[in-house]
Formats: sequence, structure tokens, C-alpha cells
Amino acid sequence: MSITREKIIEIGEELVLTKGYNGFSYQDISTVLGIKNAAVHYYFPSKENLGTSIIKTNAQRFEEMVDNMESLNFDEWNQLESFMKLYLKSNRESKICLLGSLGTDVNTLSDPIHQELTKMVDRIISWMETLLQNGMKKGLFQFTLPARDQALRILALLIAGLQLARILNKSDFKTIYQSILEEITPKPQS
Amino acid sequence: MSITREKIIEIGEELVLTKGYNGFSYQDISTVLGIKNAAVHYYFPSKENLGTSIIKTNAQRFEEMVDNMESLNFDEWNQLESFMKLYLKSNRESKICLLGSLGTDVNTLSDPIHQELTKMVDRIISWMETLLQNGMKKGLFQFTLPARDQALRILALLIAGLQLARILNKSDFKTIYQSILEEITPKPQS
DNA sequence: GTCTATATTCCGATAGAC
DNA sequence: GTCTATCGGAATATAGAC
Repeated sequence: MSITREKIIEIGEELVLTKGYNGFSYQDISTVLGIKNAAVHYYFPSKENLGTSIIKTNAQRFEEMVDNMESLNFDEWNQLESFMKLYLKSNRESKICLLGSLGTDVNTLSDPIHQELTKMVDRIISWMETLLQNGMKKGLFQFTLPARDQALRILALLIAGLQLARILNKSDFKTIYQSILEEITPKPQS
Repeated sequence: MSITREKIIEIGEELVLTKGYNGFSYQDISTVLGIKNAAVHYYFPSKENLGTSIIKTNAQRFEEMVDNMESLNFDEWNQLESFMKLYLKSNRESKICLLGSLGTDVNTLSDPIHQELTKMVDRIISWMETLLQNGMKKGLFQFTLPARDQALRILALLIAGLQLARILNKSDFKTIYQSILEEITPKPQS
């Protein structure tokens, strides 16, 4: 796997998270690398190829993280918190979430990239659903909704939290972040 | 105020909500109106002018709705539900929220439009904060967070709910919608 | 005041050089 | 295999016709 190819994906992802899929061009990428924009087309013939690769790379990173946490025997609480900390990092860097960014542009995306996006969201939701379910059985979490609905809520709060924080203030994301943890923290019996 | 001008804003808003700010062109608008794209520049010299007008029109509509609900003596619960029903309608029409759409593209927007966006989000949050505060005093709502934090959460859930629903399924927004109402519904003492 | 013809820049993409 | 010169078209925008 070429190093240039990897850098293109990396820069492309950064651009999707900062300027949006329709807000950047091959030029933006090639300038950073000091090459002509057409050179990017060698690695990714169309922007659709690049977009798909960005999502796939991101999805793969997610799977590796999950595998890692499993092999390190992270409990459900720590797994969820590790996932959420990715969003804390994005907030610090004024980036938004890949899912929220592409969610805005979804109607302008071709089928392959659209499908890849749907697949990734499905995967994350179902991962979190299982995590919440198992964590609740152990008493690590407490919530009343069906686990999938609770997962939907958490993901939605993270996604729009980053968007709102970029418009308003970074601290607003931290507020939302904290409220998520409180939402699922087991309450002592009264 | 010219009728063409109003139609341009209307079509422009629709396009921001379906394809994103960087996902449509003056051509898209002029084609619908059966004129040349340059005619749109007569009304809005630059896309920045159009973008600003779209936000201002939207913000004005919000203020009119609030005024209306006040004069009709809507209680806080009905006011919040009316606001949220706007999102139900957007979900049916597969549109996302203006705030979420522009939140993705915010780094590509020029200062005037960026400021207009910030102003509108600030206004909505503080409106909802007051609403929640007053409604809680009357016993219409129940929540433990500071009112502004609770408002942030509700807005975030609505914004990302629409984005996720467009990627996954319309019914996922309804799930989130319902969960918001449950989140702030007063619980009977046990 | 309203719109069109036209300019300019930039985009994604191809053909071909090295 | 890697990259550049270049194309066709679309984007925003101006100057000027009616």
C-alpha cells in the first residue's frame, strides 16, 4: 500500500470533517502533498472512490478499536467511554463526526458511498446496542428505553453536539458529553 | 418585495436542507424558475448574500411562530411540541435542519453568514431555555439539568435525529422524537 | 428594474509523458 | 507505477441589453 495513497485518505478525511464532502477539492489535497491534482486521480480515479475509501478506513479503525478493547477486557463502561472520547478529541480539534458530515451531503453522494455510510452507521448502532444491553445486565448502565433506542440517542447527541459546539462554543460539547454519562449512570435506590 | 426574490430564497432553503450549502448552485435555482442563472445574481449578487437571506428568513419565521404561540396563549408544553413538530415535518420530507446542515459547512462560510447562523442558534437555545424553565415551574416539565443544558440536548437530538433518519430510516427519528418527550415528562411520585 | 450574454475561475477527470 | 499537461464542463460572478 503506497504511502501517498494513505496520506491522501488521511488528508481527505480531515477535509470532510472540517469543510464537508462538497466543500473540498482534489486541489486541496494535492497542494498539501506538493503534487498536481491529477496525481490524486491516479490513486482515486473519482471522488466517489476517495469518499468510499475514507469511510472504509474509518470503519476499519472502528473495528480495530473494538477488537482491541475486547482483547484488553475493557468492561462495557470503559468501552463506551473510550468511544465517546474520540468525540472529545474531535471537539478539541474543531472537527465534526464523519457520520454527521456525510449525513448532510447524503443526497449528493453516489450509491456506493451512500451504502458504505449506511453500513457504518448500522454497525456502530448495533455495536452500541449490544454494549448497552450487556452493560445494563452487569449493572454498569441504567436506562429504560430499548437498548437500540438508547444507542440512537447517544449517537445523535454526540454527532449534533460537535456540530453545535463548532457554531457556539467548545464547552457546549463537554456539557452534552457529561449529560450522556449521567443519563446512563446507575442511580442509587432511594 | 419581488415575488421572484422570495421564490429564490424558498428554493435556496429547500436546496440547503436537501443537498447542503456546497451541494447546490445558482443553476439549480434558475432552472426551477425557468430563467438564466445570472438572473439570480441580480437579486443576490453573491452566494453569501443568498445564504444570509435564507438564514434571516428562517429566523424571522421562527420569531413569528413564537409570537403567534404567545398570543394564542400556548402553554410551554404546547410551544415546545409545536417547535418539535416542525422537525417531524422535515423528517417526512427527508429534509434536515438548517442548523445541522450549515453546521457541517460552517468552516466554508464567510463571516456574515457564519455570524447569522450563530445568532440564530443562540436565539433558539435561549428561547428553549426560558421555555423549559417556565414550564418546569408550572410542573409541565421535569428535568434535573440546568435549563440551558437540557435545551442543548433537545436541540442536538432533533438535529442529528434528522441526519441519522436520512441515512437509516424515517422511523428512527420518530423514536428519538418520542424519547425527548419522555425525557421531560413529569414522572408520578413513587 | 429585470434578465441575458459572456467572462473567469475552479472542478473533476482523461490521455499520455516519464 | 507515478505523475503532469490538458480538457470539457460547471461554478460564481460581471457587464451590459431590454
